[in-house]
Amino acid sequence: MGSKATLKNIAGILEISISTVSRALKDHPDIAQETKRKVRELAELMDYEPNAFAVYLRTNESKVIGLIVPEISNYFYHSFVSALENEARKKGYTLLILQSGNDSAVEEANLRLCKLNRVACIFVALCSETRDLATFNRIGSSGIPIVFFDKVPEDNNCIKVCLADRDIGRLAARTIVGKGKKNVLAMFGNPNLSITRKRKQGLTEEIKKLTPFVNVSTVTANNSSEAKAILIEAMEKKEKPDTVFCMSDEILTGVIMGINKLGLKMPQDIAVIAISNGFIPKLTNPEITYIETSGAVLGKKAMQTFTEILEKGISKKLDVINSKLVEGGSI
Amino acid sequence: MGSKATLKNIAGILEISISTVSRALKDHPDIAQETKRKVRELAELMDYEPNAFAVYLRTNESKVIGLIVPEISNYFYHSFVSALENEARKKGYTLLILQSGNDSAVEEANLRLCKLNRVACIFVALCSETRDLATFNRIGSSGIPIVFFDKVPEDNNCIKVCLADRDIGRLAARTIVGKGKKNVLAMFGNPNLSITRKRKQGLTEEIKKLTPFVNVSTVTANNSSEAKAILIEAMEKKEKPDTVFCMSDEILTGVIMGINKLGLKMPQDIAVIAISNGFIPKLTNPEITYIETSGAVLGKKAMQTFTEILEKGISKKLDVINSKLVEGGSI
DNA sequence: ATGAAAGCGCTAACAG
DNA sequence: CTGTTAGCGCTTTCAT
Repeated sequence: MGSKATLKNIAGILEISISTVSRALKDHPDIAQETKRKVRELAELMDYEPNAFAVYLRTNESKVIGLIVPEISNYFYHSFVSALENEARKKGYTLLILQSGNDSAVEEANLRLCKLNRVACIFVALCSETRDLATFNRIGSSGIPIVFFDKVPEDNNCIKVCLADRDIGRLAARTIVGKGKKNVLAMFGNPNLSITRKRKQGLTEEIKKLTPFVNVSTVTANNSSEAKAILIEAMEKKEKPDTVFCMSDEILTGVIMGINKLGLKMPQDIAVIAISNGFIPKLTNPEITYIETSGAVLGKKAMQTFTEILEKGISKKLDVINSKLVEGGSI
Repeated sequence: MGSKATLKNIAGILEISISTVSRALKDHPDIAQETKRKVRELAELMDYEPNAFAVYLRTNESKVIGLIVPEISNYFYHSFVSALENEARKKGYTLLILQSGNDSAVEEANLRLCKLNRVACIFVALCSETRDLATFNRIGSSGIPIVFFDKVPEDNNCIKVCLADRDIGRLAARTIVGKGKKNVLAMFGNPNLSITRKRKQGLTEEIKKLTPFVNVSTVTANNSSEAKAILIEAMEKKEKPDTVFCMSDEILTGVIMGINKLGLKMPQDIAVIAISNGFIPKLTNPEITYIETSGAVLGKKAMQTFTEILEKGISKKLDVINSKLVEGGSI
């Protein structure tokens, strides 16, 4: 109670100088043990916490990391965030989490906010619709390092941490062909994203390479309900698919709803294979076979990259994480 | 490029005083149009952004709101966060999102962090294991308002925004009795939380009130896999339940996995009713009947409460949100 | 071993 | 209409 806990106040009460208090609290070797003890005791008593803003203003180094994602309620981002937060906490950083809700305008506002808060670094997973990277470049060149992850730009002149998307597509292809499937409906998200293009390329090219007898038709589903509708429509045709490939959890949820609506059995009526973080696949019967994309691993890697930037000052880098197949009974 | 954009710099280039620049940028009526124009142009050109930390240091008012939740990857919290963020953004606030991972120690560290960052307000959903509210009280009395939501303390001497948990329990009870069920396995989360106690009370008392012929056995499941195990074990007994009640999405996912594992059909083999935000219930066949708890509504309410605190300076308040039944085909 | 003083970037009261 | 000044809380150099 009473006056708030500041160095000045502590100094006033103890009748010593502000700098002595500051140094005592930092365990500076110059300060006498006795003084340190007194200062620390009073600081404790007064519940002293340094004013982060004043510290920043002085040191020009904020301990906040900006994180911009389209949507956090996504198991992939969630595990990414958890991992990143853990690593960040260890190093004394706080996460400023911002969601763009897949709106470029909001994304830009978030970027401004990061700049305004002079964050130490910004981690970004792009919105699907973002095409213009000008703002990112401007901020990047203004001194705040930007690390793109998952949904990264094509441009190689930046720092990226991402999954081996092409390999993931290939792994899916090999699984599908290995199970003797013939007619694949492959659902992808926003075609603007490199992540989409790479997964699609990996899948289609590998299948073509392995065998000429498997037919793949690729479609775009922008969200869960579109995926559901597309599946239902496809299953009503004569030439219906024997397998559905889902490039994300969002699409997978739509597909599950569609399958339930039609009362289909996996894998007899329709086989399913997805790229997922592993939570949704466990909810069906049989469980969905998926290629695991670990947000946790990516998050750790991203923080490592940030550390490297700090230490070595790189401005261009590409880190790639591998994935593995987890078998359920859906294919 | 070159020197960074500060008021001082702009003033230097234009050869006017810092305060004139500051006022021009704020569109202060005292300043000449011509001057304003010049200042604004240069500021634009230099990509000027005020230093948020300096502003805070001066005004003693940070535009950051702290948000502490056990886990954000929870559809309930997610929709809460989204709503809160939207409202906050409108008022120029940023969200500092912190997760406690159901660990009281981390929760306390997060609290400290909020204080360190001198946030304008802290929104908290308690960890299950948190028993000691001393730190909260200390911070609350240090001037930062704390608004508890969802997982709130029993104590009435604080600000709480929560669901009508007892009514939710009663609604579930009426639904179960209405469907003619006789033997209910009711699964609840951490018994320390008032949210758990109230839902349990509402359910059991209402059933007892309605009819003496329905048997309810309540159990505690601390997480998804415990819920799964409990269900499987219960279904192997002679006196097996005809209905499962799940007090949360986490428990519900475990129950779904258990049902799938045993190959049971809803509602014939087992009826299911849950309290949920509505995402998971849509993934099964038939869809799960649930009582909807809207995080979005709660989030909006929470922000309103904060506004009231700012304007009227209340320190004690209870807001309650109602819920409704959404029928799937699981009961 | 301790203190005095400057300054981070900004705002606002006061003075022309 | 514009400038001067003090100060938010802290770190750090330079004296002593």
